[in-house]
Amino acid sequence: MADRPRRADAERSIARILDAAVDCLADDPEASMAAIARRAGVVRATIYVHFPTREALIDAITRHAVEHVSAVIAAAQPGAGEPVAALRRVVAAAWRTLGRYHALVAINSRLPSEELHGRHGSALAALEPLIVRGQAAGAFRADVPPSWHLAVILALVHTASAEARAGRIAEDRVEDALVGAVAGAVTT
Amino acid sequence: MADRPRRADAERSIARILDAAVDCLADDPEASMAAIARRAGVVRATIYVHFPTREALIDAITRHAVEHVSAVIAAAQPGAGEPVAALRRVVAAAWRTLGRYHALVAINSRLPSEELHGRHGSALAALEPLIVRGQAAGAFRADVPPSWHLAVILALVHTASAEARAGRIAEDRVEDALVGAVAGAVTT
DNA sequence: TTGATCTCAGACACAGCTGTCTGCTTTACT
DNA sequence: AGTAAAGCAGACAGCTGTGTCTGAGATCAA
Repeated sequence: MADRPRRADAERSIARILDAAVDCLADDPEASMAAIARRAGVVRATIYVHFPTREALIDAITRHAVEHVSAVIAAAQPGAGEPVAALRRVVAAAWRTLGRYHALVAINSRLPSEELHGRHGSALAALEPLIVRGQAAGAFRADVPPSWHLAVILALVHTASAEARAGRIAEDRVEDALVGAVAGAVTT
Repeated sequence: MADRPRRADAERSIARILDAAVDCLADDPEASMAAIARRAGVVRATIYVHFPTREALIDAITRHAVEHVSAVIAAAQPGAGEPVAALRRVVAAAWRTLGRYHALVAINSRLPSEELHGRHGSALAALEPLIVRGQAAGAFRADVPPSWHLAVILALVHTASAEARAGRIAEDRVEDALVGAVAGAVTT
């Protein structure tokens, strides 16, 4: 990442490009490099200076997003306290952050499949111990694999993001609705 | 649809094209007309004989799918019996059918937004009375709009489809997992 | 069997996107 | 103030996909 020293304006450009890419791809997973460049206020060639291919760019934002979300999850201490309470706390904490990266899943989910599931896995992996713990404690359904619960949680977060984005649910109700749905879907 | 009388082989071609389109787009929402033609065992030009544009084709399969699913939902009698039991019954009935059309949502969800939500709406509309009924009876959460519950149900069905497709959950466990998750997510 | 309908095979123009390259100007570091 | 790094503008080739068209052959229907 920090290979060689970059000039300040280069650093700035990269940041703007990454930001624009996340925003553009949230609207349309097929957004072109031209569209991304336009939103970043940069010329298309500039993107190619920093990212050799489109794939490399998507790679970079995916990596960045996963790190970000993983950190947020870890900060919410999934290992502390009673499982259901911990789950509610962690989901609530992750919700706003994850919403921003909503589209990345759509992009990546149509890749060689497992290769990318591994990446999001690294974010979900931060959550898995909590799921296992909850199943062992009898708080979460144990007749399904942990991956099922993780998929359900991810799907519900995305649903919350989409519904809020579409204005079909009040902003101040989303977190409650999401946390409640997750808790209900996962518990026995 | 049945504008003018078509020859039997034309009817056959159309059916094969629609089938192939659903299958192809399930694998990749961006599947090309060439890919669809190939799977249909038909030459690309033949598709254009029956469907003027790619959009018209997607339109046709979407319409077809929505009708199909709506019929299945209606056949499961969402109006009969206790809300939670009715929901379990309806979701179980719709699950296999809906799974096949999994990808159509992905395609359509990136359209002018509300225009398409209206289409799936027509399938979900068959479900809405049940949701409202359950909320009034105190069985379902009433602090969120019915559209929230509908979105959650749709998302969970898609999750089930994806997890089953990826082999992360046993085929004979999916229905149970889905129905349980839906019931838990929606009830108070 | 005959005529209308349909499919096939293959070409075509057109558009959009990707990735590369050029020369020129602006901006940051020391 | 001078040098190196970065951005801009605009062009380019190559590929892929869409939609159209043709002419020849196969298939259905009356």
